[in-house]
Amino acid sequence: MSIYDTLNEPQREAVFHTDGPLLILAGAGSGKTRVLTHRIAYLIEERGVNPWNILAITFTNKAAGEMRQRVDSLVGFGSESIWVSTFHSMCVRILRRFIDRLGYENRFTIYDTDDQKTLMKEVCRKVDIDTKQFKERMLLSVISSAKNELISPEEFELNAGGDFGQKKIARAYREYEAQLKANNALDFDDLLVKTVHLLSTQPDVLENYQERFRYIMVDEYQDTNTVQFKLVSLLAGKYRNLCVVGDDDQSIYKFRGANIRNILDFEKEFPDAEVIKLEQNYRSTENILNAANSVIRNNLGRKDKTLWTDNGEGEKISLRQFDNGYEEAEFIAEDIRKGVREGAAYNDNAVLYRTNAQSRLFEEKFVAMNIPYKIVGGVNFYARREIKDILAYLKTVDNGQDDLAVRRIINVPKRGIGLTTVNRIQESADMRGISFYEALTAPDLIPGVGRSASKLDSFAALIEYFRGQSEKESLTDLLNEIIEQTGYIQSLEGDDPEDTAARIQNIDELISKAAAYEEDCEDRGEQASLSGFLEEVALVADIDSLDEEQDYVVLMTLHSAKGLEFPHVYLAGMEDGLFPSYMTITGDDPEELEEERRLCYVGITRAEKKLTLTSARSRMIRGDVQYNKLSRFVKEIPRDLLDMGNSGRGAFGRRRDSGSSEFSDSSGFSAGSEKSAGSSAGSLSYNKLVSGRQPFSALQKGSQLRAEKTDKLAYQAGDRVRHVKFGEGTVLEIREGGRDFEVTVDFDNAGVRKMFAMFAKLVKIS
DNA sequence: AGCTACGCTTTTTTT
DNA sequence: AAGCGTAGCT
Repeated sequence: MSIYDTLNEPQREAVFHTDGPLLILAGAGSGKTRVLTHRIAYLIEERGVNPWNILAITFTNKAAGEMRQRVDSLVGFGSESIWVSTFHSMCVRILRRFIDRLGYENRFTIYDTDDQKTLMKEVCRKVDIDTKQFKERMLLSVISSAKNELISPEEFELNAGGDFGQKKIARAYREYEAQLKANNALDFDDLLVKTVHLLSTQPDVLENYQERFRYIMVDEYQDTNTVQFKLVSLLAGKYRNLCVVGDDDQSIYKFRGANIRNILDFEKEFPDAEVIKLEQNYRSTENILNAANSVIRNNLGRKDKTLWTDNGEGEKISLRQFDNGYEEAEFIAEDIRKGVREGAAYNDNAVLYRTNAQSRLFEEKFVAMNIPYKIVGGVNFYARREIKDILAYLKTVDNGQDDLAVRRIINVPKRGIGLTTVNRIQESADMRGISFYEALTAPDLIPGVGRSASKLDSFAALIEYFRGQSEKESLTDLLNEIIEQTGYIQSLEGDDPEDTAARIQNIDELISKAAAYEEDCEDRGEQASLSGFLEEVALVADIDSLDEEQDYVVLMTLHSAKGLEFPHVYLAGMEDGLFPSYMTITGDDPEELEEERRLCYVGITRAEKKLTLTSARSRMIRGDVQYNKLSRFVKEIPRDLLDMGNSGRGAFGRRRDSGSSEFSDSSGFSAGSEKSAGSSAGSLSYNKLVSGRQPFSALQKGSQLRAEKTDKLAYQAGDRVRHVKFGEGTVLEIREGGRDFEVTVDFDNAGVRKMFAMFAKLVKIS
């Protein structure tokens, strides 16, 4: 009896095939993570491979953490010396050590999308590009694609030939690279490109890593791009023990350079590669799987796979259509609440959508109905203004070379240093070939600053003071001091009192993240450093913060949902024009529609037990109302797999009456519309939406649902209670919340959980 | 010289 | 619905 007995035949084959190239085609839910973790365990335990020699590359930090944990519990020791990381963090680690060989300083900074855009704006000014004609975003995306294909600015210029536009872009590309270098900064793509560059020009470095990584595994291989492929090929070039896992049906990142060909070309690059297919799905019911299969079948040019399960038929897939997005959100919120009442946990549910903008309606409804939720994605935490401001201070203190960071904060909070002065400093810095910060420390040498000189002096003094402090005190102390000394909070209050509270909260969160980082370093016996923290912060994805232990409904885009699973999945906004998106329908590239279809496939296969599809006939998009038909993807699902609600007609036909009976709790919505321009109570009618726009703020502020709160509970702290799903437990605490009692219960089998009394339906026992 | 109010474009997805 | 750039104001 061994841990490998629990695997099925192909899984075991994949685990035992340790030497030489291996391609695992793993369908959704076919247990690929199990295979990878068992494979690592097998390498260590049975083949005596030193954990030190194993590299596993995952898509997100979260996945990396989970994999390490699971290997840990299988092997029990040594897993900490396995390299489990994302492509990007692996590259950062390598570059921190060796990038000086490429003429960069090892303490480079990493630019996020925002920084890139700011820099590109600069570039366009410099090389005289009209940003009306060539949008920064467009330039950046062209450059990004070039980088992903390992095309240098020089090559790009050659390829441009006589094409005026292309030549202009080439010019921008070259200047952009020069500026990055001048700022000692790398963008996301550079992390990969520079690493490949490093490995292909420095034989000793390559040798070093080839020796170290004798066994390499790559997860989500279908989403790798050309640079990543090159990188992996280089690393595995010597021992050729490369195992990649992927599913061509789940390739959804073409827009950022992912190349399905990497899967197909794998057998070309490694002709002796073994190919193993995992086709048994352990996650979903038959109905869900059949729906997924019948959708994906419409794609041409895919590797043939037949996913099957013996999980049983399961429930039908629910399809519900609504007149507008508000009703859709209301239904989902009500449905989740109903499920929780019947014993489900909030975190059994996930709401998935195509675009981040859709999250708002759900958020409002969930707040109003007191449903705990977590939105993944949207504006990245680290992209928020206040966070970027504070981080810019840290960057400036750490390394004055990052001109963008310095320019960002030189007048935040306001110090009376305006644009003209900033431009003069920059000009002078450019002329003298020094950094912005360096220039501003000697204002007398800059022509024209005259009166601002004293302000610059005091700004430089402030930064120097922080630098002194950063030597002496901890990161968190430094953060607090920066906030204190600059009066940042006060300036927020002056700016927009409306969301000051939220911003302060974010800053507090940043401080606790810094504290966590320091603790982490201490645990590992490393020295906590400012640059270490900045680096960690630069590479976190939103999904990394998702915590399965917490009981909340998760809301996110379909892209973010890849790799996750939930008992009950809601796919919202199943409308042509939204999903598949308008661009792909009208565009003439059938490949793009296929990518959307794969996205749909990913969404469907996230569901374990129950799948609910919803759509709205009209929807507010960027200010005005749009009318959409039911998504073509829904029509690709056989009708006998669908349950279309008690209104029989509807789903495929014309629209139903507005409102719906089974969830006619006219709650939040009517409260909101009463406040709006004289609309009648009750659910918003179809016509109403057409004639006027829905006053968003009124809805938000006026629609707080008054849930009937019981004034007394039948139990108190210390009592034994029973929950439908979690079983028996002891009440730890009862807190009087705004709308309901918040009860904390220590369940014998389900651990400590916080819940609202109204939904928990706890029964006192004994 | 710096700040503020108004009008104009915009994202589909992200490490 | 919100962020950015421009022009006009202090």
